[in-house]
Amino acid sequence: MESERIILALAALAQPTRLDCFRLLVKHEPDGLPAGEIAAALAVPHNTMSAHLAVLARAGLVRSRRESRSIIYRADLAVLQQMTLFLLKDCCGGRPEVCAPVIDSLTPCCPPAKEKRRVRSRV
Amino acid sequence: MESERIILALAALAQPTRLDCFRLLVKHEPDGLPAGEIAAALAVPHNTMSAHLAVLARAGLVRSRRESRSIIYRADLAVLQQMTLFLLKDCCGGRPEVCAPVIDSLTPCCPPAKEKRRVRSRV
DNA sequence: TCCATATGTCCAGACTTATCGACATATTGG
DNA sequence: CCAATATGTCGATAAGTCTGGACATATGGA
Repeated sequence: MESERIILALAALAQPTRLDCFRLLVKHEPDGLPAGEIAAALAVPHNTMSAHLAVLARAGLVRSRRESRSIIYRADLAVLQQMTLFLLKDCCGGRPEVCAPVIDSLTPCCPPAKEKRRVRSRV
Repeated sequence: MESERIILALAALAQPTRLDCFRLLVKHEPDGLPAGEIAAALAVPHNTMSAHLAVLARAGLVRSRRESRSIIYRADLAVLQQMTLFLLKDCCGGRPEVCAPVIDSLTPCCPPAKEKRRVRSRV
């Protein structure tokens, strides 16, 4: 079942430290952050942070690469995308009118991203 | 912190029975389902289901109304909307190009969202 | 090689969650 | 009022998660 992966991602984010960690990494998206800086920024012991990072990695929400002595973590938005898509896909089971407002409220979040289609001024 | 509500919703959905339950209720969106039918549909003892429904309700993901002997549950998409918005809002912290693909991939899910309020394709 | 730095792993105790039998509550009909 | 139905609550056990001290591994420099 595909939902197992979704549950893994939901459970990974359903924890304060991990949610903060993920958000922090998203904020540093192109570059990423070394594990030590993440632990310091969130005021969490390094081993605790390490365990949380492992959970996030297992859920596919973050990726890591070694860089000299540090290990740099980056957020991976693909799973988040799948998760959102999964939850909204279900809501669209034949009834687009149900989730249309959700999509609608989401769109103004990234207005300048689209060029082919104009975003209505609904803010 | 607003994230507490988000975590409550994430944790509520991060459990197979509850995720299935929520999806089931979304599928029956306008009408809802009585607790007994939910338990039967998911092959879960009624008291176990009752506990799960309480968790979903506490997270604001479902609402209930009494109808004679039955209690009808309905999915409430508002929290789901806030959750998605919250996760994507963070990803838009100054860099719309990061989450634009996510929004992009979501849009085809509900194409009629282009229309302002005239969604009326009755099934 | 030895040491300092950066991170990961192991483990065990504290805490939280899931499950279901038994009982309680609410509604309807006889 | 009593019985049947529908659902909720309690309590105890089992299972899972969070946390941080102690130890292990990997990298780079002296």
